[in-house]
Amino acid sequence: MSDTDSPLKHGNTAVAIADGLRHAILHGDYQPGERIVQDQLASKYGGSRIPVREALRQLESEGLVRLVANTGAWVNSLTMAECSEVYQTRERLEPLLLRYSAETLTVDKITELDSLAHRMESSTGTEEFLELDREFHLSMYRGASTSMLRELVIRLWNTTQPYRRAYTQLVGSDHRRIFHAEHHMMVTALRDGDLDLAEQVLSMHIRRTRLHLERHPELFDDDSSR
Amino acid sequence: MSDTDSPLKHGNTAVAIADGLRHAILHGDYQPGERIVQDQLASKYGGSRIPVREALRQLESEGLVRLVANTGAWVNSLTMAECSEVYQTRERLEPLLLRYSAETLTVDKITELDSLAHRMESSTGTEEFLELDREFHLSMYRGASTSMLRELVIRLWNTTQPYRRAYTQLVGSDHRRIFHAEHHMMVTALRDGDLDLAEQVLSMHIRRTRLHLERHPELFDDDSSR
DNA sequence: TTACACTAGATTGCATACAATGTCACGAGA
DNA sequence: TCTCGTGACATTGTATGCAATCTAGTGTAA
Repeated sequence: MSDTDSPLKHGNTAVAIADGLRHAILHGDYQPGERIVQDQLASKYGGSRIPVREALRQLESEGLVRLVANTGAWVNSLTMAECSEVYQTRERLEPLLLRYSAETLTVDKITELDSLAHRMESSTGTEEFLELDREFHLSMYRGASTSMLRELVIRLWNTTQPYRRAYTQLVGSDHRRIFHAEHHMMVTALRDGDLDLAEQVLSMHIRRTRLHLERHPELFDDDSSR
Repeated sequence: MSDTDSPLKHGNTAVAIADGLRHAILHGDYQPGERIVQDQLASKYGGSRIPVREALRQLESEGLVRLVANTGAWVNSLTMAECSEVYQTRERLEPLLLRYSAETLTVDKITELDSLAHRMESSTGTEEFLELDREFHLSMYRGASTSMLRELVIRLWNTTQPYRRAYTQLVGSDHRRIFHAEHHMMVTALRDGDLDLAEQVLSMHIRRTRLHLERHPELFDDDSSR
């Protein structure tokens, strides 16, 4: 959306469409299960359907879009079991990624994390909360010299984003309090240089969120609808 | 695999090309770093470049191909650090996947695993060894009712396949002996229903292989070549 | 009413053609 | 010799047009 609408050099249309559509899906402009029509996307981006189709293939591989031959494309939706699976995967991977990035976390960066955690506590709207939560986690990982793991974790965040949004809107203040406490515990552990503790808290944090999500099957697709 | 060479109905060209190219890369028909020309692939599959481009986008997302706009496509190659990263990721994910699939591992399936482990011990050629090793692991996971995790693990196997091939050709018999012993330990743990032990052995097994790979930097791309 | 065939319209899949870009060899000038 | 254009060629990027397929609606018969 808010693209700078750059000159868009020859050879970047498919990437631009993929980026734009990904952003739109994550922002909630499309709902899970919503149909995506190639022609509409093409005219939206002022191109033909060729780069649109390439972008859709890419987003399919990322798990954001579901393609059916000769039939169409839909924003992917998850069952509760699938969402739970993503969270269990995150439980195992994010601590590893944190380990990769920890050595690059300077005092300044940890202070920024602390500031994010505090801003999140005083945040009001759902979108602001989601944005700050994502930024808190991803900025922890930003220094990691990994080539694939960070991108992989971001994909896991992306595919579950709509459910995090729906869940955030109905979560009570008790859970929120623990949620914030865990963030502060991670900051403290990182400040103390206690990486093992930071890993454990991070894993618990994701696990607890998963267990709460699993109490809300109404947020998810029914298994039978496939 | 074993394509039935079906009539290739309208709407499946891109998928067929992606499958074929993936298989060719994994089989070693292309080397890491080798150039992929769209026109050549198109005529090989009897189509135009349009579905070829879609297939390349997909394989790029899978980490098998590297695309540069206006310039071309190459079979992706890994540095040692990147390969090591994939193995560390597998160390964390495969035990989880095994946990998912363990409850579907019947006595019959465990016997098949045992048979695979024995056939691997008496295997001679590199390709046979690679094939059996892959089949041993993936058949452990086959019963998992996961929607994403198994595909993810397969991607991790795929991106590192050429390096496993190169490594296999120069590994000594000592390491091979431990390698087989670990496989047998996993079979035994599964037979005993000791899932915790099976997870631990699996994690160690991957870890040990990683540490051995890291002793052979000559197998990998130089960092500077990017 | 229900099940089924059939048609019209919408949408996707892909081959062709041309435009944009990159590559590489060659030659001129320093 | 080295550096920097310069042009021809190879290759990639995408708009267009048409074929294949699916969907929804209608009508017919059981």
